[in-house]
Amino acid sequence: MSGDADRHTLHNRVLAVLGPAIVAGEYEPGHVFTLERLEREYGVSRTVVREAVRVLQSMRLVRSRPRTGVQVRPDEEWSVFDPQLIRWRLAGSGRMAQLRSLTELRAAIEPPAAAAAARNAPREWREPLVEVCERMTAAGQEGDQDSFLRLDIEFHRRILRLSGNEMFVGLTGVVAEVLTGRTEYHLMPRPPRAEALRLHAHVAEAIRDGLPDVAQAAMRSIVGEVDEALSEAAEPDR
Amino acid sequence: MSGDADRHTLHNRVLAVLGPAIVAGEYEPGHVFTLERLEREYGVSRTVVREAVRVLQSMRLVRSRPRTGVQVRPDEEWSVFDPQLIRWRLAGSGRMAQLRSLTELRAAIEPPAAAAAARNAPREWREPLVEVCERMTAAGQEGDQDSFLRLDIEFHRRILRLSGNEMFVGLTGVVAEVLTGRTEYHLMPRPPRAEALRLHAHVAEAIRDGLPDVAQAAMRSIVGEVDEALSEAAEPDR
DNA sequence: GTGGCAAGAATAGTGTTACCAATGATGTCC
DNA sequence: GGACATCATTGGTAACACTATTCTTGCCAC
Repeated sequence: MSGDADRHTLHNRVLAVLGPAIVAGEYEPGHVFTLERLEREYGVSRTVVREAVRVLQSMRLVRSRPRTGVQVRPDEEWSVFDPQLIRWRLAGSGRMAQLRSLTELRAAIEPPAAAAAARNAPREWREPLVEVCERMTAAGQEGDQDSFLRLDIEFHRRILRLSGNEMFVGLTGVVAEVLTGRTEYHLMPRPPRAEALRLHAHVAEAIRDGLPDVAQAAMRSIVGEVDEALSEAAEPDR
Repeated sequence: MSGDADRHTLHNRVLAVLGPAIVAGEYEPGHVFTLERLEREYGVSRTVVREAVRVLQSMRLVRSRPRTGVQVRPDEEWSVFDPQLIRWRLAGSGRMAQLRSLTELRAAIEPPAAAAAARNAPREWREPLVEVCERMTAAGQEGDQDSFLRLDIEFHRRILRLSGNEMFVGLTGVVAEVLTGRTEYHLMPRPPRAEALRLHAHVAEAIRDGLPDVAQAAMRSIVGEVDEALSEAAEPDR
C-alpha cells in the first residue's frame, strides 16, 4: 500500500515505536531525549537512532540541537499532511479526531476536484470512470464489502487524478485511508445507501459529459452526507 | 521562517543541493545513485550521505535497497504536501506550475475554512481578526508593501487557525509561501485592488458575526479572483 | 536446445564501534 | 550585565562486519 516504509530495517522499527508514541502524546511537547538514552532504550547503535531521529525531524515532530538533545515539538508545528504521521494517528487513540478532520478536508477538496475533472479529464478516461462506478454499485448491491471498498477508493482516486492538479492527486492516499478507516470502524452504512450510489453515478456522468457544476454539486452532496454521518457518531474516543 | 531545516549541518547542505536537483527533474525517474558516488561527489562521509538519503526517502523522492542503490521515484509518488518539497519547487523552474496548483488548492480550502471559522472561532479571537484586516487595509492604501504582505499572511493564517481543523491549520505554511511567491514574482496588483480589500473586510466581519455562508461566499470571491489573475499570467515558464 | 529452477557469487545498503570536532546552553568572573 | 570559560550533547569521520537482493551459473527436465 505505502511503498517502502515497511522494509524491516532497524531504524524503521525504531521509528514504528517512537513515532506513534510521540504522536499519541506520550511525551509532553518540550520533552527531551538524548541519543544515548534512545540507543540504550532500543538496544541499537548510534547510527540507527540518528537516522530515525533525522526522519522525525523532517516531519517536524522533533528538533535536535547540540548540548540540548532531541526535543519534542508542540503538535501545531507537525507536518500533519505527512502520510506516515496520518497513519500513526489513525492507528492510535486519536483516530476519531483524525478521521473527522480528514473528512472535513475531503469535503473541501473533492467537490472542486470533481469540477476540475469535468473540465480537464482526457476524453479516453471519462467513460472508464462511469464503468468503475457501475462495478462499485454492483458490488455494493451484492453485499461484497471488500470489492465495494476497493472500487469506492478507485473511484475517488480516479477523480482526483483526472482533476489534473498534483496537490489533489497527492490526497489520494488520504482518501483511501479515510474510506478504509470508516469501513474498519463500522462507520459505513451496510449495505450502502441507494441514494449515495445514485449520487456517485451522477458525479461520474457529469464528469463524462463535461459538466463541472453538476459534478461539483453531486460530489458536495456525497461528502456532506458523510460528514453528517460522522458527526452523529461523534463521541469521546473509546 | 521554517524552523530548523536551515541549521548549517552538513547533511542539510547535501539535502539542499540533492533535493532541488531531483525535484527539478535533473535525474530521470529510475536513476540510481550509490552512496559511494554521493560520498565522493559531495566530499562527505557515509553517515552524512545516509542521513540525507533517509530524509529524501521519507519524502518518497527516492527508494533505497541493497544491491540496487538509491533510486529516484516517479513524481506521482512524491509527498507533494511536504513543506520542504514545496519550497524546493517554488525556488526552481517549476515555480509557476507549483504556484498554480497551490492556488487551486487554496481556492478549495479557504472558503470552507472561513465557514468553519465563523462557526467555531472562540469569541475572543473574532474582533482581533477584524483589526488585523483593518491594519492590512491601511498598509495597502499607504503603499507599504512589506507590511501589507505580512498582514495579509497573518489574516489568512488566523482564519485557518480559527477553523479549528488541524489539517487546515497545516496549510498555513502553504498559504504564506503562495502569497510571498506572488509578491516576489510581481503577480500581485499594486496597489491592492479596493474591491479585494473590501472582500477581506466582509470575510472578517462575517466570521465575527458568526455567518458561515457569508464568510464562505466572500472568501470564494477572494480566491476565485486570484485564480483568474494567475491564469491570465499563464505562460510557459521562463 | 529451451525453459525453469536452485545454488552460490557479487554488490550495495545496513548496522556496529570508536573517536574527535563543533556547537551552543550555562554558569562564572570581573 | 557583558565577556568568557566549561562541558554535555549532537554532528561528522573512519573502518569494518553483516545481510539482503540481484545476477549468474549450471543443472535438470521436457
